Amino acid sequence: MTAKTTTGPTQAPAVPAGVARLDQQLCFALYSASGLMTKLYRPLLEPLGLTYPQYLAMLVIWEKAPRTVGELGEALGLDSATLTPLLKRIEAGGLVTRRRDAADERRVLVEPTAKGQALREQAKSVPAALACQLPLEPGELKSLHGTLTRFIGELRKAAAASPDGD
Amino acid sequence: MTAKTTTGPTQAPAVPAGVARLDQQLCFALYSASGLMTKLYRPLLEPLGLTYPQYLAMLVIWEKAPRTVGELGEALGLDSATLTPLLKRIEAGGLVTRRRDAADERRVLVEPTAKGQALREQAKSVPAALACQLPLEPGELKSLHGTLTRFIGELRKAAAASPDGD
DNA sequence: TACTAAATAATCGTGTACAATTTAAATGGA
DNA sequence: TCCATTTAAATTGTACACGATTATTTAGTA
Repeated sequence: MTAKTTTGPTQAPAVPAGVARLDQQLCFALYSASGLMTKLYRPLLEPLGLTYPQYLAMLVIWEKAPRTVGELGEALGLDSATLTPLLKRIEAGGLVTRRRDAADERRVLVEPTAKGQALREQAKSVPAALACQLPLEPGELKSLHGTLTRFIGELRKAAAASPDGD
Repeated sequence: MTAKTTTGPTQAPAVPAGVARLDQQLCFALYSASGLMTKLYRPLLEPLGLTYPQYLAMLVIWEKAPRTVGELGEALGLDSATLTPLLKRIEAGGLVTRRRDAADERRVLVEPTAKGQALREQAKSVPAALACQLPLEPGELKSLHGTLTRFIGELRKAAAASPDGD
């Protein structure tokens, strides 16, 4: 059903050939898988008082702090319009502090509080708990992850190359 | 607290071992890849006046109509809280109609208008245009898609089995 | 020094997402 | 027939997500 010319004189079939079926689209597969994974995380993160994007932000902050908003955005692929309110929420929850960098007043430094550090201990059990629920073989997960990582690298290059459709 | 006792006499390494590094997480890879793909679609969909979720909804509607809100939600993995406003927006754009099913007044039937059908022709070029920008070999894409599809099927089962953490 | 350009967050407006609740309609008994 | 139960959408409240703009600060340069 691929090599059809569809330029014949007769009425073209009113067709699945033109618009790809939803379930055949890689993009939709990524979209669905991402949403389902977020749902799997939810019950694990709820006891910690974190949403999934907040958990990702905390992972980056735990890894190295203080970090600027820009650095967090780089690591997470998010911009300040998304991060600023998210960081304000976890600040309101007492997990991080935000302060202007005295050396460069344009920057805002984000750092975990004692409570934020303590949460790290609880959070350690999350990846293992989640892994138990993943339905693929470890080898397959590894392979999937590897392919995705390469894919993401290429997509980022592509996005950087034509951010504007130039 | 799976294998490591962490009660050893020496200071446990202050470590990447506990909290998985962000770039090693499959879940984050899915999250990033999904976001990047949406960005790739944006410039292709903008001329059509559609966002990416709206495009997905139109794909389902083009495939078979009329469809109820519930059927669309099933196909897309979204619930009425997300779909109702989305459908109202594309209705406001003149692409679909929404009406109560006379046979069962609880249901709402969604159907493309003539304008919505016409848009389908323009939309046909989108998948090919996008495919050109994808950075992996066709074989790899196929394999990635296959793995994801299986993964999604299993995740859905898992989500259905314990929607509640029972 | 004064003045432009670049960098950095924050803000604004629109559009998803989802849990929980509400409203309305259909269904299945007593 | 009447009523409890179930089903289907819509609504409410909170939280992302991003394009575009704005405000502030720093850096660069004549």
